[in-house]
Amino acid sequence: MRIATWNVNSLRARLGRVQTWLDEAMPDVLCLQETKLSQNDFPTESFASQGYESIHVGQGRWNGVAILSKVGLSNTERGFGGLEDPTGGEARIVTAQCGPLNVVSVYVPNGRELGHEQYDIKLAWLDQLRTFLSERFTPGDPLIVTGDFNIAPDDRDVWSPKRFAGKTHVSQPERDALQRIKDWGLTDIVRDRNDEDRIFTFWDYRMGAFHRGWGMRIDLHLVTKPVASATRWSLVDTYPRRTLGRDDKPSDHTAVFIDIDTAGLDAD
DNA sequence: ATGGTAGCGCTGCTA
Repeated sequence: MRIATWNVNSLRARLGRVQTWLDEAMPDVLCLQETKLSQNDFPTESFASQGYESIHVGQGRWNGVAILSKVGLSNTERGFGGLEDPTGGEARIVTAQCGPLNVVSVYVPNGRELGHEQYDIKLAWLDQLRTFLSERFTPGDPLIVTGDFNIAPDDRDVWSPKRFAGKTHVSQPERDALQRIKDWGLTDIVRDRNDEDRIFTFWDYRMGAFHRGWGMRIDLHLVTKPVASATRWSLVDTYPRRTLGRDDKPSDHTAVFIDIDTAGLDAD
């Protein structure tokens, strides 16, 4: 079973590219972030024609997350449920059961700047994510929490730690909040299976950052132990970004996927 | 990196 995550930076702008990529990469589950679509504008039928059921939480202009699945879609939940949402209801988390796997697609708040009100909201949101996970799942469940975390877990995960000193995405409180989520029982599986530096998933559109290698690894697959044991292979798919020019309108993020052996997994 | 791009949508915000 292949599970992918991709911050597409507007599904309206990227729909054709996503559809093409689905046919090429053939994920069983795709988690999307930054659809930038309202709830009703999500192209449910067009994904259905490619064999995917879907669940979307959208608010229009910003944010928006979704889960697409070829292997069933049940127990869906939009947002934090009954828990207080530090963002006041932004479309940043959606949950579903896909075949033998529980899936959570997240788009963590950016934070803007250290000390900014949005930075505190980011930290609170991460703690609420941990609470949400602990209320619904156990570390023994087959669970993947995936998406754009807007945190580079380690200095290896930014192109220049020196230049990021004092910035968001690398600050200790953000990394600590991510670590608390991992300490509940999740592994950053792509890092676990790839020890090299610079396996980046995001490059700013500006200043030719992609071609200069100015990237970050902020799109993560966090998996419980049963899923980690079942993971056979992972890939940060830079192929579209390498082969597309500016006129082809690539996303500023790449897709990241893992293949797992589902024998022995049982979401219930 | 301190804003040179992109997206949304029509003015400036967000990333």
